[in-house]
Amino acid sequence: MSLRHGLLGLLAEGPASGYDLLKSFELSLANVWPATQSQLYTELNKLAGSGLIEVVAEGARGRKEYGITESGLAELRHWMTEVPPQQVHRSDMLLRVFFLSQITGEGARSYLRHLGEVAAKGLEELESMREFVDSGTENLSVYGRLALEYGLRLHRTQVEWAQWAEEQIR
Amino acid sequence: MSLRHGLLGLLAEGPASGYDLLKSFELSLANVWPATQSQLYTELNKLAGSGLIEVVAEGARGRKEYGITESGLAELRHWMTEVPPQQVHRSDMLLRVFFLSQITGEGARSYLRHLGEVAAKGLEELESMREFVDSGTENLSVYGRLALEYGLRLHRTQVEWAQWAEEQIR
DNA sequence: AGAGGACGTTCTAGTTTTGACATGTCTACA
DNA sequence: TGTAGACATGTCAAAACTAGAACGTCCTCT
Repeated sequence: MSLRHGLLGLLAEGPASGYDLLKSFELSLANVWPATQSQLYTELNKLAGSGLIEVVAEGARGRKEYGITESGLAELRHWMTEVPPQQVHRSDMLLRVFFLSQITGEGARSYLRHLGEVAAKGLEELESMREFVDSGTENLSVYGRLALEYGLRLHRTQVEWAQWAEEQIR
Repeated sequence: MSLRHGLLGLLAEGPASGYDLLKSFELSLANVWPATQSQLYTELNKLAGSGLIEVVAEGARGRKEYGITESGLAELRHWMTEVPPQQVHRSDMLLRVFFLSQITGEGARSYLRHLGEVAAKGLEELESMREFVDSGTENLSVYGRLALEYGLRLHRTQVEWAQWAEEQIR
């Protein structure tokens, strides 16, 4: 449901082709709203069909550049301000925690240790991303930084929790 | 993909009917892996079809009690130990943060404030859940507590982040 | 006795997501 | 000149998820 709003949000910052948008989804939005190529092109056609975006230029290799329309902007703002964000998130990582009694204590500790390590690695990646963003000429919006900071804090929390949880199983 | 493992995990703790399992999903697993009733019954039939679970008793009102089979247990353990947990989680809440520049500064602050409030409310609920669990005769497994603690820490992180983020927009 | 509510399952119709296949163009460089 | 690799879009089948209707049974309370 929110893929369409992701596209609208990106197009609100300027015209882009499906290919460009795919890049954005793979880079900046990868950790927030992953999307596949087929899904993206399908959605672009739907959005164009309902007049929320329109082709503003055509380039080489069949490239179609889309721009957001007035009604697209209206829809985006409506979604931003009126639609309540989803509260619940599925997490197979946590689901496994519920069933940890099904494997041995050592298996459980090993699982939690692994979760901590993965989170620590993710944390490092985000930190290097922040360094890049801070130092670079490329300027991510203020708001992108907010999201990045959320990721940093979330990962730190997970690292600490995993360590704590592993200690609990003794 | 993990609904099946959620069901296997619950059935590993003892036989239950679809109705019972639905209750478990609504109560303990609601924050980790929400599932609807239709999805659940469909999956139970599929699981029975592939021999991972079986009907162990039939009760009144067409009640069918399922039990996990040996191959079901094997599948559960395989999933627990061999299948890497999913890293990325979609979050329309964070997606909106990326596009906050599309609304006014006051709108953005109000959105972040709202996120903080919602998280604070969720935190309270989890805290009362913990009290209930700690004091009650009902004993949630050690592992359920670990998951609960994760929720608590996550919510606290989100409350703090939302406050910090709101201050950033000045 | 009757009614409301909990118990219990099945089915349908739609949307979203995944993963893969198919197809073609342009550019740089060996 | 040829070819690898980036650019660029389209389509399809299957799985997962959502939302709700439909149906019938058993128990408890008035």
